[in-house]
Amino acid sequence: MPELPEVETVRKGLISLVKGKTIAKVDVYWPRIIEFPEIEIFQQQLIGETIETVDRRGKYLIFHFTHYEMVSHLRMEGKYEYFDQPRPLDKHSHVRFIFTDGTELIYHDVRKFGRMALLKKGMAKEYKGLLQLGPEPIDEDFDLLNFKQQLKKSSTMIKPLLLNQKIVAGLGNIYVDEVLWLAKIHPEQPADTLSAQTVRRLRVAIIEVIAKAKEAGGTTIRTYLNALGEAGHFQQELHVYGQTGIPCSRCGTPIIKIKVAQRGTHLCPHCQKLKKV
DNA sequence: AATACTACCTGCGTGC
DNA sequence: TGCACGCAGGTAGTAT
Repeated sequence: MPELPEVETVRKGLISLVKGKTIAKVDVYWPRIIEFPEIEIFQQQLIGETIETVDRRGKYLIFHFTHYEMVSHLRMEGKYEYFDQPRPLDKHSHVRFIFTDGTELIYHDVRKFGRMALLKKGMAKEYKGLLQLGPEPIDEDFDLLNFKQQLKKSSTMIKPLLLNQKIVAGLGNIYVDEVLWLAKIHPEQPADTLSAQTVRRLRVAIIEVIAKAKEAGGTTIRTYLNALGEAGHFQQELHVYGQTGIPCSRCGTPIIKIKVAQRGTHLCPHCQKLKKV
């Protein structure tokens, strides 16, 4: 499900529901979800561990336990669900954390793309996926000069470049489309052809869209009872994503959908013109 | 080194 | 109804 705002909403849900709980047992039903260590070690090491807090970096969740840290990525459809008492598992429940008080946290993932990795305390920051992440899309971390330089170095289309997490962390298919609409940039515009002024506008758009979506609790596309982070309402503020055929809120031209780097891409053909350089 | 394509999975809607 | 196909909020591995 998640891009940065949704993962942040899940993080808050986890803090409010499972912070301070101690693990009694871990069940794993789809082994590939656990990247490392081996399943038995993963299960063994977590027994008796207490959840001290849950952090986020980009789209990754970082669970801080007493002696370990767990990096968790939800990829396309991963969800955490919390239950007060044991209940029958459905076919898409792949990992179950049972706490000493009888409550449980279930990792649910229809497409099984999500991953978890357990590392020793203090070692999560060495996890490969976290090492290659760009800055958080907030004013304090996201440096304009550096952003400009990175874009100048690449002739790749701006959309796939923003999706790769290395220049800035946390954007996915929904928010990239929204950001490019707000900044009036065509998704296929080569990064190194953006003017200094456009890059400045793009940076502000990224910060603004992510901040607003975080405030709204993310975008909810499918509703799932009990799933943490499914209460968002940013879908009411989308201008292009999923709005094919609907008039652009700025100019009235119908929003179109095209394919860019194999991803469905929404844009206003009037506001977002490809600029020849 | 940077870039593009594919694999990883399941379910749903569409068109024949 | 059945079936093939394309599509879905993402990333890692592989080939060029």
